[in-house]
Amino acid sequence: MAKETIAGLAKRLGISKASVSYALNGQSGVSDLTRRRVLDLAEELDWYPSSSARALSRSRAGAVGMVLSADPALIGTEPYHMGLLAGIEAALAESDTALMLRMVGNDPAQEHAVYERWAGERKVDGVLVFDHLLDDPRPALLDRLGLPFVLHGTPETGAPPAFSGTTTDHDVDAATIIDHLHDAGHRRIGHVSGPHRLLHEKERIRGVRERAASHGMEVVQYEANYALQAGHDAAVTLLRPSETPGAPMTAMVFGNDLMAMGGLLALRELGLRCPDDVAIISWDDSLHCRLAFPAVTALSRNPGMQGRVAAELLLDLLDTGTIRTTSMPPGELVVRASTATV
Amino acid sequence: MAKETIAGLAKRLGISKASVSYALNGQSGVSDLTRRRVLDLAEELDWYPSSSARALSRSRAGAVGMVLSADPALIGTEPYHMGLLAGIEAALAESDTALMLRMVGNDPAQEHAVYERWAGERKVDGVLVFDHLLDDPRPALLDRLGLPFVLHGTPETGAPPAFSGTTTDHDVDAATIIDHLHDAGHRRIGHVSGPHRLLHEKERIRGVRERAASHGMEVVQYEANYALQAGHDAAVTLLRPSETPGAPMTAMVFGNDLMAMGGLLALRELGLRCPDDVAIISWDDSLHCRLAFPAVTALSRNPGMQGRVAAELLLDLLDTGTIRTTSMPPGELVVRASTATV
DNA sequence: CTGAAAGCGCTTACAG
DNA sequence: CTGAAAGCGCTTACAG
Repeated sequence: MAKETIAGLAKRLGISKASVSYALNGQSGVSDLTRRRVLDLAEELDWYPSSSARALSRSRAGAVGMVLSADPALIGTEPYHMGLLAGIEAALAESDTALMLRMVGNDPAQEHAVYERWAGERKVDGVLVFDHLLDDPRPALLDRLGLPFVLHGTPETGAPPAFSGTTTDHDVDAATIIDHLHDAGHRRIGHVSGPHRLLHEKERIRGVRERAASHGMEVVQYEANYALQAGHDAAVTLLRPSETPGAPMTAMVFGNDLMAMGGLLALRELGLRCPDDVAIISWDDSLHCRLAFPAVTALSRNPGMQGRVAAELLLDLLDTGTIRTTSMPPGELVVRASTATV
Repeated sequence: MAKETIAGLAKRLGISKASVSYALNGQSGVSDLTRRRVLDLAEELDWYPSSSARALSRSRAGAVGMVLSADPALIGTEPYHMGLLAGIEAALAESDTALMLRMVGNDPAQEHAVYERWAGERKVDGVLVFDHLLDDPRPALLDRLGLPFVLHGTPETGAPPAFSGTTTDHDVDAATIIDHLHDAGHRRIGHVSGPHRLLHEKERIRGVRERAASHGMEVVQYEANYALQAGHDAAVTLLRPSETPGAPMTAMVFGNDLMAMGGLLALRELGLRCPDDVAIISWDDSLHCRLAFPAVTALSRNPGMQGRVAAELLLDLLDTGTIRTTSMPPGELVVRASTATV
């Protein structure tokens, strides 16, 4: 059986290609009867219009892109990004939009190169971008390329947004975490963040510092990179007695689940008990936190929902050109054994 | 700046579109000088040929598809599939082939519908398919749709293969696991497998049974579904004294890492110690196994490499039409505390 | 080695 | 409401 085309259907039905096209796309210009006959025949033949022909004539790829940049060895260990991906995919599937996925290393140049390529080839109609950086070059790059985008995790400014994105109130999340530790009696804590070039880490750090100060708590900041090993090393460094003159540190906040796991391993090595000697809390929840021993208290941020919202912003931008910003609900603290009061 | 096209480049250079096309695609039919001028101009303008125009005229989408079917709630918790995905993506990127990703629930009909759609729209040139089922309907479906595919994890038959795929010798893997447990002194063990409708589980079960028999060991089989809870329930069931008349079961083999984690949780609830009372071993390695307490002995199968090989088989099939089968190297046992001899 | 032309399979003004 | 025709931006025989 040769591949059917719209011309073939038209011939079979004795009508023009235009009528078939109008009927398929739900546009006016065909009688109800004709439309029915077209749809019935397409159904019967299991026929769908060619996506590339459609893309070419519509100047629309029908796909959006997402590049996941991470250490290749770590890919798949980051539950937060996988949750995002699942949410994004679900929203896109509902709108018949395909998802083009690329994974690159941590080098920003690779990510930029993918955008240039996609824009040049008109392979995708828009992209989803993650983790707003300080002086992030990507918005300007994407504007220059004419590639619509949504930036997941962008700062809330008073002004009307320059591009679409999702925002999170990190002060609220920081308060949730710090208040919980304060209530449990902690007065001197460590905060192991992700890289400071990430805007949201800057905001979290400020939120933690200010909330802690309001309680009269002391915070030691430590910059790390979200890897398990980094969390481990941070804990070893911060908990070495020589590093903490004065009162001992009794709790540690980790910027993600993997670092929290690393911190937990470090405690074991150091012969410290959790939560008795040091309590641990993670800024991301995941199965790792649930399965750890002791299970780790974590801020649950619902990545699936966040991905869905980001995807919907992008679809809306592509359909209507509307630039807007949606704020994410605050995270919910899942209290587990790692911060139990003794 | 209006979007450049191949006609624009031709005009600027005072040559025909055909020459530009030949030059870009590395085909003969242009002088070296002309080719250079074309490539230089494209580079200077940051210009790439339109993927949809190319797809239409070549009748090739330049993309392959992959549908991940899993419980939406579990997506992202399955490290094995994420590792596969990373390996696949790496191989495809090297061949300038895009990856179209879809996630659907566990209902096979949804997966089939995606294939029908992709084939009808000629949206992808081929697909990667996972987990060969008993009486798997997918090979016949894909053949009917004319959609080339590679089936990752297909049985090794003596005959020339009917389709491309990767094979694994589950007998060897089973022997690795069983020998390890035998060496550690276990004589009566539980084997918690994934669903029996998966061909590779059938093969693993047979492999375990036969190897254990050769050592005079006793095996109790239990069918589960790869979820954490299922592993938990399996352990509770198998370790309840009433279930194991006679000698107690001293070790359990779990079909994946999540079930092994569930098993570990169950042991804690039952007041049993690991490895002292019951040893645990997982057929997949992952960060979960490494972080568990005690850390769980696991068979490492290198999913990234497997994904890469599967993708290369598909690319080869698309380029040359070669149907072939590659066998995966046996897994390597990573021995950890969960099977330490006391 | 180069150019003019047809073709890939749709969509969409434009006449009727 | 319907049909003939141009156009989307490439690729590829076919002449020269």
